[in-house]
Amino acid sequence: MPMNTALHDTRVRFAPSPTGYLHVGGARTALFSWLFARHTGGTFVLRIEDTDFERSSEEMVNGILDGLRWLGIDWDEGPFYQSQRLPLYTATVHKLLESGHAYHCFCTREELELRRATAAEAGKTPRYDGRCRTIEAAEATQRISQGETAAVRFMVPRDGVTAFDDAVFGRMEFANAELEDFVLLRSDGIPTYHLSVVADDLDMRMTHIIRGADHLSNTPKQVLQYQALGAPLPIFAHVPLILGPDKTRLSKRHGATSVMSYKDMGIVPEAFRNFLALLGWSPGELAKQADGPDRELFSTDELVRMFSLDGIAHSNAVFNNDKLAWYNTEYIRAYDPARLLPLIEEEWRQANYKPTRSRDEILATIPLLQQRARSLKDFSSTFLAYFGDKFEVDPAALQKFLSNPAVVDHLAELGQRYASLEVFDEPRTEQLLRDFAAEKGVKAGALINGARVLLTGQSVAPSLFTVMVCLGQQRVVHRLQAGKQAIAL
RNA sequence: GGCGCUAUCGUCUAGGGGUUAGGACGUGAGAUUCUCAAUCUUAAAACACGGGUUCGAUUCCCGUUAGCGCUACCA
Repeated sequence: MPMNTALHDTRVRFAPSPTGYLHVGGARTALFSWLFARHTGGTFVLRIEDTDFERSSEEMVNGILDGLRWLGIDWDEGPFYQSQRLPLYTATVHKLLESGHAYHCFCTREELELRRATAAEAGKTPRYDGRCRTIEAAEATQRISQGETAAVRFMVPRDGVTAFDDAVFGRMEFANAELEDFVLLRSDGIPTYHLSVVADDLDMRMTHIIRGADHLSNTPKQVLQYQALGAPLPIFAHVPLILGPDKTRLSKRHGATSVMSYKDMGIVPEAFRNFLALLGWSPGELAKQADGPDRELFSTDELVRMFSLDGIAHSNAVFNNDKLAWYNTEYIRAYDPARLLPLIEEEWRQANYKPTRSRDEILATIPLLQQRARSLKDFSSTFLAYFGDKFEVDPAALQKFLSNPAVVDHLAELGQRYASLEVFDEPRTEQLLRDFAAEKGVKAGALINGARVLLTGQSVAPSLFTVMVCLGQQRVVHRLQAGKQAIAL
């Protein structure tokens, strides 16, 4: 029976294992959990599941925390570390031992492995046979006191079914006969996941367990423990997995899977969050607009307001980089320049670049560039000509628009004319160029395209005369005139 | 192998016993001409298959197929 909690009393957690960085699947689980907690006005807890000492590390924990912070996911309690809560798990095991729901198992890893292999060869399902069940508690205690090591296993009923209601998949039933007597406590006294997750979720009074669907088949093992402990069940909500383009589970093979690598690619956090939120979840009718297309762009507040467990999809979703890129352009373009600037500055720090223009000039320049930026990376690469005088010229652009020496000469001369222009604004710079083109008998477009390359280093840019005004008279004159030597080199 | 989950355009999805099956990304075509990676217009593109139930199934049920997950003293 699910707990009967008022919605505002919800307690949910994100419980990553620090055996790797924060990957996109984990990030989405965290997002959904966080969205649910915020939507219900409940509590969001962060718990680090570091009971696999071999593979866990402090560094990974920090990476995960950084990833969450970058995404704007904050937590109300924690981070708690399972490695520091060992007494809770042994206490839980003792309860289970005492109530006869668990027993000591003296089988060694080698023995188990051998039996598994034999069973597999015989075409049988490899499953622990429960042979240590019959060892009396007194005998077990004695053997342990004599120095034998033992693991503790849960005693799964031989028959019957274990059932629970999943908030996304509905009623789930598993035959107990399919389950083996799984290990709760390893022979070194360290709990397995199955034990620590139940002990902690109980101790931390979790009301909803939102996690990846890869845990669906494990859930009956946990339900059995809740029942053995006489505890009410939390509500489980399993979230389908994220797949790569080849429809296999997303992994390193598919390229970037770490959340922070998306930051490094110049993705802005809001874009990533919006994208992730709509991967495997849909606001359904809430996205409908009376006229026009369904909405796809949502602020965090809107996401929080609309989020619900029953909008979660039942099937796996393929991670779509193109759509992410689209979100990124939409968000970059919608930013207030003052809010975008710190992100750009961070990008410059990473690239070890220092702009030479003033903050005000830069702020005035950003709106021109936002429309065309695909990532924050553009601001530290193709857009550099707008922020200082050190920039590279795209060879393809050079080839396309400046391969004719006459054009280069004209542009140098045009630079001189601009030097003596009294009022350097858009209409006047354009008028001057068009008059000049007519005078020389060349097409204005040829000069415009050439000038664009000289001024910005690119063949693609905002309207040329807007760029000129943005750059300022001095720079325009200088770059147009410098073209001749630069190209000759 | 066993158990479980899933199946709507290439991808993310809406929908739901009677619909021209809606939107988004991407793709194609056109427009604009000062470039396009911007903008506008426009096109193509889906209910996996087979049985039921029903007057009628893409929708409900069963099966098949396919994909994914679990099947550790990992989490």
